[in-house]
Amino acid sequence: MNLSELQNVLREQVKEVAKNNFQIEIEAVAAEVPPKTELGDLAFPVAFELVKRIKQATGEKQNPREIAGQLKSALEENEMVERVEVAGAGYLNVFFNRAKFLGENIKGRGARRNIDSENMQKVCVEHTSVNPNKAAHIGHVRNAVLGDSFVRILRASGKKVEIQYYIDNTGVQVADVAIGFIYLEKMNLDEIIALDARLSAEGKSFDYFCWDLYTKVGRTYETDEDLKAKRAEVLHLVEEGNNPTAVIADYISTRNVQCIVDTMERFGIRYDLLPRESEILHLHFWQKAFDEMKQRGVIRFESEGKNAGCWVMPFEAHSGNDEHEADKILVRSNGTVTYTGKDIAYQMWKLGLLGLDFNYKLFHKYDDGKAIWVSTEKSGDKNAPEFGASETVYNVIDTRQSYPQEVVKKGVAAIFPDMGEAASVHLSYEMVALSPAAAEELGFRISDEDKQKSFIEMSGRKGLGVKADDLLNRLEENALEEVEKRHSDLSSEEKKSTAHQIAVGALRYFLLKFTKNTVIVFDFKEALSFEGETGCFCQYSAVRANSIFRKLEENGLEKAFETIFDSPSEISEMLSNENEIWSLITLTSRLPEAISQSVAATEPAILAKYTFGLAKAFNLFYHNHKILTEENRFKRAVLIAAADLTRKTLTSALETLGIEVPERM
RNA sequence: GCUCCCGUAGCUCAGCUGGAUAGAGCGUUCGCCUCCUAAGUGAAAGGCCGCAGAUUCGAAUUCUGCCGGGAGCACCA
Repeated sequence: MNLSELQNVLREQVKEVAKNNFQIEIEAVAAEVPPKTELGDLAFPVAFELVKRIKQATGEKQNPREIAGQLKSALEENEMVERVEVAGAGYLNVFFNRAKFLGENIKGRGARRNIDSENMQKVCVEHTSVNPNKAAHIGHVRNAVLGDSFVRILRASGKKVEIQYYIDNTGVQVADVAIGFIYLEKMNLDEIIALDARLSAEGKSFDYFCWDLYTKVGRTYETDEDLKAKRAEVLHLVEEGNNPTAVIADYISTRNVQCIVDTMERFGIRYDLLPRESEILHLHFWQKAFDEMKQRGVIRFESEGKNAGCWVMPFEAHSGNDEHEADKILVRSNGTVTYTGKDIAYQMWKLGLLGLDFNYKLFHKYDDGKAIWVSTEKSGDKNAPEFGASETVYNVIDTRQSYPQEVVKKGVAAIFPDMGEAASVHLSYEMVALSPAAAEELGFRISDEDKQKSFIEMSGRKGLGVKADDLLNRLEENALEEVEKRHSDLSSEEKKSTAHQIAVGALRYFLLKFTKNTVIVFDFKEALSFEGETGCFCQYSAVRANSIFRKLEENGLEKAFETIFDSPSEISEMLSNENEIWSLITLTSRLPEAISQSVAATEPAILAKYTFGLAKAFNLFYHNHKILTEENRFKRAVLIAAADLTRKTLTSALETLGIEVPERM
């Protein structure tokens, strides 16, 4: 029996006693963790609730402590429960039988539930969404790390997950870089390809070149009206396809996606499918969605008013005088579809509601053979797996897109009331901004006005941002320096891979410790730190825990387990005086709870905080107890078991955050 | 103007569907390596939880109003 099962059993018992003794039905019995181990392992504030309900029913005011006292004995019947105390104003505090609980945890350890992958429902997480016209910056990495960690969290909670990175390969951003190549660099496709080859020969990357070119185009637009005038024309050509400009744009976007996928792979972030906007257009996804909407009568054609000539989706305005104020235009008066319209069609496809599919071809194979597929207009690969048709779709998109996302969600739900709004989840998060100091450190001149601000938004257009690869390189260099200092005996390959694991851990944890709707004001010192609340701290705890087992004699772990199972009374007595060891053991049992809370709140930071807390608790334990030299055999067994539970739990929690545990560090 | 988010220690942030003495990291000061890795660890100092009201046994948490900061409200993409 694990913690959550035990918790549920006790909840039911509380519910039943409340019903029998007081004729009160409590739908959801709240359970909480007492603030200190001394106060118990689980607390039910149920007496307060009962007092309230009794007062409502009879007008009598009861004492919560007395009520709690009447519930106490029923819970004590459970064999996992050592005793129950009434504490504070009327808390019902449950103390577990420590030896039994430890035994159950050891047994349950490593026992993975057999998951029936055939019948598992599939969910989709779409993240990253970097425009394929430049290198990814740290803000994009926040998106991808949030998305990727959430994927891992969903998988840990038993879901099958499909990961998509939507490629806007026909938008203005790609068109702008195409304009840069064609009109500023005066290059044709062959020359671009040659440049690309030259760059990689020099160890430079195409996405970095595009980063600078994109900035240059943006700057030139400010003074060169002629160039700016090319935009509409180029964009149109790119959207249309089958022309030399579109071929150049396709080369640009494909190469940038390759670079971005490589960058993300360094962070341990992978994808299953890259659906591209060009296919949404050319395979007429919109037309199909449009027909469906017309048929179902959820959109209407406006013949007069300010939206005359447009197809709109009616929305209730939050308030206000004009009832059409919030209507969302999906088709413009010139007949073209808006971004929101395309998004609704794509969302319909993700949920299996469109009745059309992409064709697929192989895009890339990771080192271990795992494939990324990409959508294609032409006949696809017959061996491609099935994509789309997910039960729930999580879109990881920054909070500024909340309104359009709301429109997509409500729009799809309006077309398919059966599916409902719950199927579309906007996993929204705040941006990563730069402190004025960080922007200056990057070599940007900051206006006096901006200097007054607490943060400056990053801008791909201005080229203002910390590039993902640059930051990771810097972290790896710093980590390598530390590894050299500590473990000069390791081979250079081992040192490098350790430094890489530490660097990734540092950055992922840094991005995950903030809750989603907190603006991260990027600060180099903080992001580059390996001390305090960092990924490195968590990794270090796990590494130290593992090193105990390298030195433990063979069979040491098994012997410890035997001792625990064979001598429950001695173990219980010993543990009853060891609150600190005991609290570490109970903390390890709460990982599934942290994961399900993260899912419910779509908030990976909850798991990150849990992981840090566990690492901290282990460090305290490690500091206060000498495991290998402990002479009391019962205590030694418990110390070994606790350390083992911790390293397993910590490793698993970190893996769910996308952070590896190095061999040594 | 309307909508959403934020305001908690010097700084950066946690604080779950209301609960026990409001926490962490950084920074500051003073300690701890004969001992499983000091990327560690102990202690001290540091708080009208933006302000005012309401709800109740109980509010940092819920509601209302206000103040301050940010973002979003296009036939752009």
